[in-house]
Amino acid sequence: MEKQTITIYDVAREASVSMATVSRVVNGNPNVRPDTREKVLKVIEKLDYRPNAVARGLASHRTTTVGVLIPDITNIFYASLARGINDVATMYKYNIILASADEGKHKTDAVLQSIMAKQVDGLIYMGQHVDDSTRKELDRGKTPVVLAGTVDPQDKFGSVNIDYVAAIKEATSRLIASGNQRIAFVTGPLSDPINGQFRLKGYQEALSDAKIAYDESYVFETEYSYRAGEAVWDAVKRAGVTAAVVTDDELAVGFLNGARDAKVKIPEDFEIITSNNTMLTEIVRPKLTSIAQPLYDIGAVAMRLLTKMMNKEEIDQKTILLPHSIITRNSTK
Amino acid sequence: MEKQTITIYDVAREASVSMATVSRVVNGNPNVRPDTREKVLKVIEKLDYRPNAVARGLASHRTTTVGVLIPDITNIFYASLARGINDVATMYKYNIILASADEGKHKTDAVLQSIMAKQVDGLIYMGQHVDDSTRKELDRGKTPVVLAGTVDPQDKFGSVNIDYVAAIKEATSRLIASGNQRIAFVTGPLSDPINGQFRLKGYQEALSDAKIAYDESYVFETEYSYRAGEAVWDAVKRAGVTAAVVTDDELAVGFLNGARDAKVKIPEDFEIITSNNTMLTEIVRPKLTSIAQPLYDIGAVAMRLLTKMMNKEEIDQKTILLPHSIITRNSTK
DNA sequence: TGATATACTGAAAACGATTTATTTTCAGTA
DNA sequence: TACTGAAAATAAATCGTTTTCAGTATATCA
Repeated sequence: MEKQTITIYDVAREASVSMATVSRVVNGNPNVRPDTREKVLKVIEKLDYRPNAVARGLASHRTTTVGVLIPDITNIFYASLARGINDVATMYKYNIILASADEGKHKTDAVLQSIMAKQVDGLIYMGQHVDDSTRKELDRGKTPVVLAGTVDPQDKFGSVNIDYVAAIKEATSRLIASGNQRIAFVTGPLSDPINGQFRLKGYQEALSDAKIAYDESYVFETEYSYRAGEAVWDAVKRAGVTAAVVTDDELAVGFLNGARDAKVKIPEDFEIITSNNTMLTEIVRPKLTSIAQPLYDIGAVAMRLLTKMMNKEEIDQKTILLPHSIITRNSTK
Repeated sequence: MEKQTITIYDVAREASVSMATVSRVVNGNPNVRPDTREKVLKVIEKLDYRPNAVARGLASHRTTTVGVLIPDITNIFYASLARGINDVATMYKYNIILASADEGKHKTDAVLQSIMAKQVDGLIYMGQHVDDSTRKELDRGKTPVVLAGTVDPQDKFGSVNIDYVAAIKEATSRLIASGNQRIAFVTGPLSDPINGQFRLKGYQEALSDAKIAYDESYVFETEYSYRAGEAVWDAVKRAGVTAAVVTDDELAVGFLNGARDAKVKIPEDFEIITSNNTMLTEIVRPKLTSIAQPLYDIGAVAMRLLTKMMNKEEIDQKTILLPHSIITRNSTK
């Protein structure tokens, strides 16, 4: 009494055609006479036949599945990228195998391997810096890879980002323009090239342009979280700065609340600019001035680029920079 | 010069054993002599053999993959559940095929079908009410399904929730206890049984216990979003209530900010209790008093339940209620 | 020592599709 | 009426595993 699964063979038999013909109908191959197509479709409907994607994947070497590596799904920044990725993937009929890699280095490799074993047609990689073992894993097949909101200094993969140097430079310059001489740079791990190479550079360039000496003790390296932001406030304040550029919204919000809970007036006594323009910047009071990154689009464009690579289409630009801007709200004068 | 893929056959030949033996080694089947196992493992290592999960899935009828349907990945509530799901899934070596179903009804069906076509071993369903066509789709196979943070009145699937009636009743009672007689109930679609049947009931019971007449005009049905919260404030205020129970944090935060931007003092002039105790409740000022749901655990327990169902283990309880509480913060007196 | 049980191993048949190489069909032309 | 070539259809190989079943080696016991 087991519910019998209907295979392409059943359809073929019932429609008195070969499996190949059924396969053509299912895949929209034009080399089928309209009346045979009709006949086959009728049988498919009648038997409620559903092609088995696993068998299909084995036979065709295409799974119509892409892997997505995300550091932390509850971080709105990454979740926003994921939304863009998801929408475009759905549009192009790909399914997403999602893997969260928040559990430290070792896990990342294992998780990546399990995804590759599933024969994904492509991979989107977000977040952490691509280290050697990861790179090795990514290199072994010919699976196309696109980094979203992530840079690889070796520039081997496709990638979609904003110009971090310019963005942070503008933000810093704005704080300088409103009279701040001592500005903190509060960021995540400097081991990530986005922070350590690009953003830091933007920060330094802005100072340099304004003839302000770079002071390493104004750089605060912590992690991307609300708690970390609350926690780092004291140290920043003690350093004697009057403003801060923060590179993550959760971090910035924690930082802001740390300041406010310490009765510091924002922006009168202290100015803050954050980096991702997520919903959080609008939720807190005062609302946070922020660099605006097109989060959804970064994800969407990354996925679109990946589809091109998977189709082996000609790619004109595999390293894409999307435009950014600065949205002024109430955490700056 | 194509990079040749190494198959189980290559390993077998190189190790002078049969494919069956290699398969046994790979799958940890104990019926292999230690020295043969050793020999095979050596060859696997040498050739850097990686089993093809697709072929495996076809042959074994198990894909070690579960589908996860999420309404909106950028909503922290669902993202938190997803985190719990992900962690347990990883622990049990399952990969997750994630599908976001925010694009309205029609899409949900298509997406669900594409997931089922991938032969997932199980499915976690979050969010929207399970409607007829969805139910039909879920019924056609014998794929186990668990609802997380979602109830099905027909109680056909596994599910993990809190006791919504009790939780909202407690919250409402607390507002009554602090002197409020006219309390708004601000919620998402009442078509979702969680809102329409359970939460509403809890609200009504609390009123009834306090001998307060239920007034339908105090019930505000909107959607789960920050904007919706901001927008609904005016209407709620006009209704002349002095407190509100809100059933989603983003909604509550928008509502709170709507109130504050209108210069209403919280909690002195208006009290608010929200429902999900996400990070948002701590981020805003004043911090929001909230029903605390064990979000991560709801996801984790749901996934754990699903693993049991997939293993055909005996299930003692397929409808699980996790404990809740109320965290008092500063949006209530 | 022989019989019997038990532990290993291997050959080959699935699994459910796609794809390749052939064959058949069917207008259209000579 | 015979022939041709494109279009349509088929048979069979293939994808990379697991699994079944049968067979062989090894161990155990009397």
